[in-house]
This record gives sequence, structure tokens and C-alpha cells, in this order.
Amino acid sequence: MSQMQNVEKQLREMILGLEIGPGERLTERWIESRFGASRTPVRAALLRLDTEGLVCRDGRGWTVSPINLAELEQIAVCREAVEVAAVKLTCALEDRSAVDVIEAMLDSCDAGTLREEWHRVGMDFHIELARLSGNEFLVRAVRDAMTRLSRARWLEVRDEAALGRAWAEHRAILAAVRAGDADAAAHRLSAHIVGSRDRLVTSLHNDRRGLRARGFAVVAA
Amino acid sequence: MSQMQNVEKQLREMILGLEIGPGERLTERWIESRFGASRTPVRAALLRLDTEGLVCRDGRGWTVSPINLAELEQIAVCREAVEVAAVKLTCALEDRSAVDVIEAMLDSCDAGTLREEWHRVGMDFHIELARLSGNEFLVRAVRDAMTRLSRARWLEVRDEAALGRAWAEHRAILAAVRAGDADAAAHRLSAHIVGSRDRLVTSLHNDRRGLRARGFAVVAA
DNA sequence: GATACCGTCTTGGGATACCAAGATGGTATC
DNA sequence: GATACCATCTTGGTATCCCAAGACGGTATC
Repeated sequence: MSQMQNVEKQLREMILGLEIGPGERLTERWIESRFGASRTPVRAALLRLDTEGLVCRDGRGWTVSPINLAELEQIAVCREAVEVAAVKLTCALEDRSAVDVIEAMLDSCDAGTLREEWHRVGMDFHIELARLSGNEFLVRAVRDAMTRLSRARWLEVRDEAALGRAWAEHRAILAAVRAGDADAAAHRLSAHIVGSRDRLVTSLHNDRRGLRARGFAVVAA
Repeated sequence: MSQMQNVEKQLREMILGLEIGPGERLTERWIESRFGASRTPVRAALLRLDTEGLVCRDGRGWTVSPINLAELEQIAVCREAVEVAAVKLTCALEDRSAVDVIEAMLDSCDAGTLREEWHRVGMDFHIELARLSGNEFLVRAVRDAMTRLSRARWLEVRDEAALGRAWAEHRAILAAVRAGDADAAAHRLSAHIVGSRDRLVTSLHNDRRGLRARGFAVVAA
């Protein structure tokens, strides 16, 4: 693997895993020494992460993108449109047996599962569900949205009750897809996304102070 | 403006304007000498254009992305979902007077207008229409889709009848938005996008031979 | 003590040199 | 004449050097 991909991957993991806090300043020189790469691959990686919305230019210099409440709401609206379109396409397919693979993903999480795993599967559920549609651009849009939501979702994942509710909603969506009931699937998915969004924004709004105390930038707009 | 932005902008214009044909090989050294920049900004620009889908890696090396018929269809499905969601949001707004600005954009094109201008306004119509929703991510998704469709749309723009039909459909969509009729707006927009897609794919399929003769790569999948 | 100015240091932007891997073409051998 | 092999060239990946702009801090002046 090239240094560029290496730096990009590790830096992305550090940002998404909140090892580098939202709003934190980054210098190319620090990344360079941190990963033992030269500035060329570092700059390439930063450009990539910039287009993913994980870092942003801060005048001169780089910043880990803050968590933006308004942005989270807009992303939820966007992914709702895209995911609903995908699931409707999927319901129109002859062979929808691949939902079983997704159901198995959900089954793999139980009381003993690490939070990291719940977090990852919660994202992959939506990505893989979109993939069933066969439309690569819908998948890309969903993946992009989930990436941007990823850091905020660490909070939701701390809440046992929220996880249980989410998993139940996931299963209900899959059941509708399996039955080929596009309207039910679309309606449940839509409600799930809107509900998740509201809980997420509320929870972030409430935790705002605590997050800022930990050095995490959470901005309203 | 930095060299990076300069190279990115000019290279994008050359690709979108078909000055560099789809499928054509690119070398960093050629771009370097062509724009009088060094490889650092050239590489940065290529990375950016890669994420936009305008260039792609070709094993070792770079290629101007071919026009991909299957991809065009998928993009149309994606933008239909996003644009319809945006227009529904817009119809729910109190103040929709900004449609007049968009109508004026349409009015600015007449028999004496250059093809380049029709092409540009045809894209901006959809982007600005999405912008009325106030959701930046919907706008971004639409802009991204229009960029990827841009090169193929040069063909549609050669067809006088297609342009007239498109403009009439644009006006009908605006009328529904102005009236706040979300269902009508959504329905008309959806039909417009699907119709455009079908005409575009058919037209490209028919012109395939001629395009290949001009050195343009048009692939089916 | 406050403020304005100046030097220094940091930082990203750009240019260039070097490297390894793959493409290319020529040559020698059969 | 065909093919296998080798030298060479091209090309992207990387490291490093230089530069200008801006941040920071100290000092001198009022």
C-alpha cells in the first residue's frame, strides 16, 4: 500500500474514532512526523479527507471538521431521499434474498459485542441496504452521508435503549423489503432516519457542554 | 489564485469541454508543461478531479474518465431522488419568490444564444432549483451529478427540438413550484429527468460509432 | 502601562531531485 | 523471420528544499 493510502486510512480512522477531536488544528508537519511519511503523501491524504468533509481548510492551515448540528440535519434529509429511493428500487427486484445477509449482520451484534462493532454495523446496515438496489451512486451517497454522521453517532451508540430501538427498526425495514412491500419499507426507513436524526441532534445539543469540555467543537451552524 | 486551483479549473474546463477526449491518457508531466506548473499542484488537481469522477486511475497513470452509459442511467436515478426531495422541500417554504430568478435564467436563452450558454444554463437550472430548498447537501449532490453528466449533455444540446422540450418542461416545473403544488412539481421534475435520461442514453447509443471515431471512449458498463 | 513596530518562527504552497516499476524497443540467438 | 532477453526510457510515488505569508513575541517609544 502506498504511503498516501496509508496516511489517508490511518488519519481517517483517528478522526472518525475521535482520537483527534472535532475542531482540532492539524499541521502537515505534525502528520508527517506522526506517520513517518513525507509531506507529499500527507498533502494528498488531506486533500482526500477534505472532499470527504473530515478535515477542512481553516484560512491557512487545516482543521478537523467540527461537528455541525445544522449540517447533521441536512445530511439526514439528503440520506432519507437517497435511501428511500434505493429501498424502493430493491423492493421492485425479483431476487431480494440478499436481505438475509444483512439480517445476519444485525444478528452478529449481541450483549457482549463491543461498542465499536455496533457502531460499524449500524453504518454498514444502511450502506449494504442501499447496495441491494444495484445503483452504485446511491451507495456512494449513503456511504458519504454515513461517514459524515459517523463521529456524531458515537454518542447514540452509548445509549443502550437507542441501540435496541434502532435494531428493531432495522429488522422491520428488512421484513418489509423481504415481503417486497415498497411503501412499508420506504415508510419505515424514512421514519427510522428522521427519528435517529432527531434523537441524535437532541442528544448532541444536550451534551454540547460536556463535549466542548473534552475539546470537541460542536457548532450550531 | 493558487496554482493548484488554476490547474484544477483549467483542466476541468478542458475535460468538460471535450478538449481532452473521454478515455484519453493523461500524464502528470504533460499537464505540468501544458499549464506551466510543477507536479505538486498538478497532482493535487488530479486528486480533486478524481473525486469528481472526471479522471480516473488507469492502473499506473491517469485517464480522462470514459463516458459510461450504465453510469449515466444510475446517476439519473440518483439525481431524480435528490432533486425531487429538494423541490418538495421548496414547495413547503413560505417564500418561493426566488423561482423568478431561475425563470429569468431560462429567459436569457433565445435563438441567438450560443450552445455553450444553453448547456450551462441547463445545468444551473437544476442546481439553483435545488438550492431553493436551502439544503446544501442536496445542492452538492445535484451539482456533482450534473458535472458527471455534463460531457454527455453536449450531445443533447445539439438537438434544437430537445432543447425546446427541456425548456418547456423547466418552465412547467417552476410554475408548479411557484403555485406551491409539491406533487405536480415532483411529478413534472421526475418525468423531465427520466425523459432526459432516456433521450440522452438513446442518443449516445446511436452516436456511439461517431464518437469513437472522434476518439471518445463510450463504454456500456 | 499600553501600543506600535519589527524580527523570528511556523506553516502551507510550490519546485525539483531521486527512485522503483513498468513500458518500449532493439538486438541477439535460434 | 520469430522470439526471448536486456538496456533504456517513461511515469507515478516520495522526499526534500526553498519561498512567501502570516502568527507570535519581544522591545522600544509614547
